[in-house]
Amino acid sequence: MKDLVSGLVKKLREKGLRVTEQRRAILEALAKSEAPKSAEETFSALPADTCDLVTAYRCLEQFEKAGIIELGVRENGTKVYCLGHGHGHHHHLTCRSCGHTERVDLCVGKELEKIGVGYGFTKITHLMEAFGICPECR
Amino acid sequence: MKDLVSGLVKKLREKGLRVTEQRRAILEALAKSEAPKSAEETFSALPADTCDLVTAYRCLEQFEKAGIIELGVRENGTKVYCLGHGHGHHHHLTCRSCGHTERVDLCVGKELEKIGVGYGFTKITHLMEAFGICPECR
DNA sequence: ATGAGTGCAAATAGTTTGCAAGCTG
DNA sequence: CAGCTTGCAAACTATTTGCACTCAT
Repeated sequence: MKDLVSGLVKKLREKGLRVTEQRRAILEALAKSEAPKSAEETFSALPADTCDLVTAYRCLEQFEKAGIIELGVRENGTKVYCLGHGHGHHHHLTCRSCGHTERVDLCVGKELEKIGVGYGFTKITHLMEAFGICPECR
Repeated sequence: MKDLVSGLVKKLREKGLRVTEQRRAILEALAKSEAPKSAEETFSALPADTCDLVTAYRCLEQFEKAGIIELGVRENGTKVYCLGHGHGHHHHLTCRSCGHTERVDLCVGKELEKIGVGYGFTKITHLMEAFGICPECR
């Protein structure tokens, strides 16, 4: 896990972003969490007074733009972020009731890319999230 | 198109929802539009003074819960709605710059369902949206 | 006639922005 | 020491809620 964070920190530097205590803490919070987290959730997962909520928003946005973390969306539209966990791109299946999350390795990026190129689109990205009710919440 | 709307109206009745001038107008607006629309966009596509913006929000939410229209999400988290167009479930590729939309028939619903059931999840739904830059906006 | 649906006003939630001060490279 | 980052306050946007009135069934 430590290695995971230092790898991310290195990526920060490569992208010309500065490494601060706050940013490191945010990356650590994401690294510890299995499930993708919204900005607010990431913020509350931080040790008290690590940084301001606004900083969490700003850092997450920057990390995402720099390709260091991935962006997802909840069923209700809130943005969530997660690491690729070194296993690269993946998706999630989230319980609508308790928020429990399972990882889903199914991905259609390649297919979408092909279709998109067919329409003349470039810089294609995608969002995919699955939702359901988990066994415990039945 | 006329048929499309009357079919939807029938569905409304089946679900025990009442048919009003406003609701019909909202369904017509969606039927006319190729691309998925947010509540605000749907509202502005309506003839002037058809209804209040709040009503658009409320109707769209109800329609979605009743399974009459489908819910999607933009890259920035805003919710968008669209009809199944009688062709059932489908997805979209949206230009980040101009909003132009192409329909994508690729779908992973079945696969996700299988994976979800494997984890013991029920009532599985999914969101999938692709984004890119369209030929005109290059 | 009864309760679903609507409009208006006001409240919220989540997120973004402006600016002065602080810290990284 | 230049300029990226941060904190605080305030602004904003998209969406939701309360309530009295209206209309579809």
